[in-house]
Amino acid sequence: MPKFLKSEKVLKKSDFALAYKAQEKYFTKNFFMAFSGGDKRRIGITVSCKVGKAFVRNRIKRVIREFFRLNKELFFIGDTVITARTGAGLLDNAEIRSEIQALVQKKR
RNA sequence: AAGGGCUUGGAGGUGGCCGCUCGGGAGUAAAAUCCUUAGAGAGGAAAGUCCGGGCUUCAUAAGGUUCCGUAACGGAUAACGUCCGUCGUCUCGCCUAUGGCGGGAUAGGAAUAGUGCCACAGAGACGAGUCCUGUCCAGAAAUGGGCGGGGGUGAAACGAGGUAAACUCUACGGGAAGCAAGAGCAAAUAUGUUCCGCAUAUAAGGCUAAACCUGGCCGAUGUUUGCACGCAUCAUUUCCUCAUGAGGUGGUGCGUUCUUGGCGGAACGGGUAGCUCGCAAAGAGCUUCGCAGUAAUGUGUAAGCCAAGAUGAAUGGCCAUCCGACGCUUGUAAAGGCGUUGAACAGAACCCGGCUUAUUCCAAGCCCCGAUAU
RNA sequence: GCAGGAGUAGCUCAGUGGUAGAGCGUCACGUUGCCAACGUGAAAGUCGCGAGUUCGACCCUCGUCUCCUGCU
Repeated sequence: MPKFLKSEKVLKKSDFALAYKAQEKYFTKNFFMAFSGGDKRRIGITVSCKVGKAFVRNRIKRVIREFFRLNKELFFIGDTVITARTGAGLLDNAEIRSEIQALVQKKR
């Protein structure tokens, strides 16, 4: 039973900035992913208010967190930051999941 | 019945698997982490931030002039720009029609304090004047003046005109900031640069919170070294001059100026930006009933109900089934089968009372309309 | 959480309550062998939206939507 602990989240603003400065970035139509190294497998999610209203943003974050929890082995050790782009609010949950999967597999 | 208006309630149920936050237990210096059979976990608008409060802090918040807000009357309320009632005005419908009844709307003080504005049209827009006409007076006439009447224009035509969501006047009200309030702990860096001030109730500077003035208030509770000068005092056995003391000299203290340091402040620059409390069960709480009131609402030895608390931010995902809705379909019918779907608007962020805006479906009640459908 | 500002032609902006404007751009015509430049002319506006006040609203008032900015 995979858990999702607080230590697996990217929380500090400086860590987010570090990821954005790193060279490894991957794009799909509605998301992009930045990756910076580290000794832990952590994920951070960014959804700006341009994506949608608050309940839309919450849904996107929940779905991505759930996907991370169930598919941890797809992610590499280090800080992964996933940002939703403007169109992401229009997707339903299954579409978000498939697109995130495609995004993560691009890194391989 | 349809239609219109208003009010209230609900927002799928049950079960399974996985997960999140709080709470509980274990663990730890504190965390991390683990367990949790039982417990709690978004809204009517959580939204906009348009009003009003609670709460917290502030150098007490005074007077004046501006400024801002409110505006029929009465009531409710912790308070309000909210709510209730009554009156007035506007508007729609009906009728037994100069009126009555019903629905809807209403920022609804003052135009007899003063100022401004009133395009076009019109003779003329509040100053005055004269387009047509009657009559009187002056004049030879043209014409001029007085008084009265009229059509037309226009929202309004001389009438104490209209306009105050124009200035204004009147009455009443207005301390400010906001949980990023505020309290505690920890961490971090540079006693950095420039400038101003250093005292007996004051400076530099700041506050008095929309602005200005007056007044008031807050603001360092004081000092190291060195040099120079002045004053006081001590020593003079030891150095010098005169001689029972004075001067020089030396020590100590004080004062003044300057330098450095310190303290207070302004601007710039550098660093940190974590944790705990505030803050989570209970109060201006809600419902029912009784009583008071037309009502808003108040009230009670009455009865019952109530437990979210995150902080890169929890409240979720998948499945089954029941229920509801919709579609297709079998069937004469009753009744089935299959599929889709759980809706719209939308996510607590210190807490309440309102307002406004967004919005789907179901349920219940009340009012209006009164046979236009069957 | 608090505070402030903007919305007018495709773009950038003017606009005392009384007929909505300028520059750039667009289109047409002229000029040229053709283009640019130049000249002449034209089109293009629910003044973000909805109410109200007024005889009359881009302008005043209220509500609302969108965008932008600042504050420890």
